[in-house]
Amino acid sequence: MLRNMSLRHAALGLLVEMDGASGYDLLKMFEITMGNVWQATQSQLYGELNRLTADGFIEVASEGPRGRKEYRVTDAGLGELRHWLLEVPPKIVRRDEILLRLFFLGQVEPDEAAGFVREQAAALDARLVALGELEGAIDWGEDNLSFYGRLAMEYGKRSMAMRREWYDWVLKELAERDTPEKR
Amino acid sequence: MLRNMSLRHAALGLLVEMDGASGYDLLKMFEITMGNVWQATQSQLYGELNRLTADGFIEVASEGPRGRKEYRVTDAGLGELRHWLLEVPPKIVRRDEILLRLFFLGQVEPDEAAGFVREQAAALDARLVALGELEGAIDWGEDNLSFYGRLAMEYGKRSMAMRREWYDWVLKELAERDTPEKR
DNA sequence: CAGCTCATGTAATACGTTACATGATTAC
DNA sequence: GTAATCATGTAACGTATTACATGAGCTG
Repeated sequence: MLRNMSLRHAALGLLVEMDGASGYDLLKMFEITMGNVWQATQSQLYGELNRLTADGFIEVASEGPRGRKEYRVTDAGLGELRHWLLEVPPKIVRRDEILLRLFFLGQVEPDEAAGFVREQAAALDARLVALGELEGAIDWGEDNLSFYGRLAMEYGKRSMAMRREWYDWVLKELAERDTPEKR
Repeated sequence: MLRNMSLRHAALGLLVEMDGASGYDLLKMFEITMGNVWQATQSQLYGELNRLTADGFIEVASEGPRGRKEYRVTDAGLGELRHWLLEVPPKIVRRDEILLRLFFLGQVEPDEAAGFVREQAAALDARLVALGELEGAIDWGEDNLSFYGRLAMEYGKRSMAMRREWYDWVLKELAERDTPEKR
């Protein structure tokens, strides 16, 4: 059976880039750097760290105050990360709740459908602002994570801009359908 | 506890648009119409149909050959669909395995990193072709599913085109980083 | 009558979310 | 000394994937 385990490798990769960290540190880093690319909950992460330890991909380098465990990636872990990066084909999962709803908008009144799209556009605008703030808040260095993080950030901006334009195009199409020229 | 249950509503919505169908029909329709928006496996779908029946949102209208069950959406089901469409805020889940890997490309050699991006670009080209074929294979009518399906298709095309351009931009950035002008 | 498609289902496992639980340390 | 933050963990449940199982009906 083929397991994918992206979360596992996300944790492994971040630990490498951070040069070791605790679960708590890792969780915060997750939210800041890749909240827009891969989400993880606290309970998921702590569980995965224990499994990674059991599998020998990371180890507890030292223990701090409040039961804090500072993890460090092992050589086996580095190998596993490299293997995953280059040899495991990424699995493309397409799931978009907004597009899913779009399919069924014929079930509501035309003005309700347009309202739905306008709401999503407004929500997107808010997220665009948040992304801009995030970009300003990060202090971009010369390290790998900053370099590649910036590339991912660019993707996010382009993606949102594209989607914003598409919403406007959809609204235009909806309007045209409700007011056909052939009257 | 808040449950989201998109698959449930995807099935419900498709059943409405199809004006009733069997699980088998539904599965095929799922693949054709929304394979790019929401994926569902056979076992998931059959299970959900039974749960929808138990909850009174759909009912077995008639039984055919080989144990075939023709489902039909009830009034309660229609109400549930409408409710979900307009009153349950869509949950945005961002998970992109390719972008995730991008974050860690600093762990491999520059040429391996560029190779990875080029591979993804090539895979995307193939999917773009497949999407074009799908578009040609569908016979677009005047019904709601065709209308909204066409809007979703347009999103898919724009999204892929955007991503394709971004890949090229990334490759340019990678090349620049490896050959900095300041020598 | 053999092979394909139609048709539905279950079991095992993996992955993800929410809620609960607990306690140490630090800052004021 | 009390409130906020640091820090880790478990339990219950929901959602998704893979594999297995079974058989009826149609097509040549």
